[in-house]
Amino acid sequence: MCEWDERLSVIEALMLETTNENSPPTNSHADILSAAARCFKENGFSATSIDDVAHSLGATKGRIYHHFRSKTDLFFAVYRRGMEINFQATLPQSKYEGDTLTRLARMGLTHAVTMMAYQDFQRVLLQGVTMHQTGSTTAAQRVTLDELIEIRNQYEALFRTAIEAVAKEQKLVLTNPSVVSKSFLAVLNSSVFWYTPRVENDKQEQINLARELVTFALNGFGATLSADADLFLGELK
Amino acid sequence: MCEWDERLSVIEALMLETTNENSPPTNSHADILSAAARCFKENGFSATSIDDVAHSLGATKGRIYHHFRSKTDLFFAVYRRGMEINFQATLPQSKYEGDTLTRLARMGLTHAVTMMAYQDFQRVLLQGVTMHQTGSTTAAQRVTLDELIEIRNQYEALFRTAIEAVAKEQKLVLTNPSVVSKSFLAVLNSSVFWYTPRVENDKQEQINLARELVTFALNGFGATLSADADLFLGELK
DNA sequence: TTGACAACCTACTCGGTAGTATGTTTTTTG
DNA sequence: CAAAAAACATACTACCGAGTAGGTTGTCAA
Repeated sequence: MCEWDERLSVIEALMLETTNENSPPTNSHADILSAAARCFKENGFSATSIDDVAHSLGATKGRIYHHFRSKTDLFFAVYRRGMEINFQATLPQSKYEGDTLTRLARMGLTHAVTMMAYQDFQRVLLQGVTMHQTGSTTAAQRVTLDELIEIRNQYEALFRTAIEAVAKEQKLVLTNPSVVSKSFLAVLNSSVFWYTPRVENDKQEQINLARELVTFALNGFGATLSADADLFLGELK
Repeated sequence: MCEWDERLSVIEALMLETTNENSPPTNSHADILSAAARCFKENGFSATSIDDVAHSLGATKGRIYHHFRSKTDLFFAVYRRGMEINFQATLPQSKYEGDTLTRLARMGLTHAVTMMAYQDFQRVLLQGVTMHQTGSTTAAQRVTLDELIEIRNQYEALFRTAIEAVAKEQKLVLTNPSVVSKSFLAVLNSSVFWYTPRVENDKQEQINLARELVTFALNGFGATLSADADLFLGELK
């Protein structure tokens, strides 16, 4: 039994993960998450067996069930980790103190690059969304899933807020802010469906694509990529 | 055994489906497809059992295995049907003889509405795409799946062609036409992730949403919804 | 040195499910 | 109307995979 439940806000949990060094409940835990993410990405949740995950680690079931109560719990943990990755990347940009347009662009660029750099986890996030729309196991787990989706909604709200700030500043009329932010993220997220890295982690290619996606997404509601935002591309390494 | 393989082009197969009345190999066949689409949508491919589908029809396995060789075959048939629906809706608009912008807008609006009206099948199409990115059963079935994805690519090409025609006519520079068309469709397709009809088949609501999505998608690469295209909204019933 | 506990592995159970083999009923056809 | 074929249903098999129970190995603290 190694459960270290904490009922923190998303952001607090994130910061704890980032800064604190008490975090690793052994890194075997993290290894399992990565392996599981890879398996779930490749075969989907229900087509992935615990034995698959164990085998990809050169281990057996026992190792996994020692850390996670059930297959569903493992999936949720991967989902949570995926959201942590996203928050960790984007949250700092959402606090950028400058014009609203640059702030949004920085968020979008960061998010888009993260999408491509952590495909395994991002695909799991997608599966979580569709799983939420459907019937997903027991009532107890449904509560957990609702909580996870709520985290995702908070993440999306980050973008919606930033978009509305831009719209206000630039006097743009958003007939339907909800649809606009959904569309905005749909564009940035679309890479999971068609992007696979040519070589192992081609950072520059990802940055170029991110720029094009963000340009499209900004144009979508009448904004354009600022020069400042373009400078930010250099910072993305 | 009732297989009526025909190696026709997508369009020919579609037209045959549309116009010809020899089509129904009994409509029990179509009933199974609908039920399967509903089940696959609700639980995903591998979490759906053949018994589930049969039960939702008030029947048993026998009925399904009489029409389909395997569960995978059934899935592929649903996928194919989904693509037929899309082609049947959009293909006529792609032949619209008018300015290129209105043509693209008509295609987009039709596609967006179809997405919302046939959610079951559209979700299966999504699953097919992700299934294609991963390992999907035997080599024999992989051939079939490749073929199905090829049909999907043809469908996307319809939009890409229309987009490039607009760009050419309006002297817009598309830095990366492929990414633009991917983004364009990503916006129109996004509704599967968040739209569920309030009341049974609220046509007007779907039309309104479609209009907003198409507006966003057009703006994405520098175009705008034409007045002619807006008139077309009336034709969508 | 010895307990105690974490971190696994092994070997099992057992429910669910794809697929099949074989009936039974209805429809079509000659 | 008879025979054949289509359109199902029933009753299996065989296997896979989630979860468990209990054993084994290492580590660390007193």
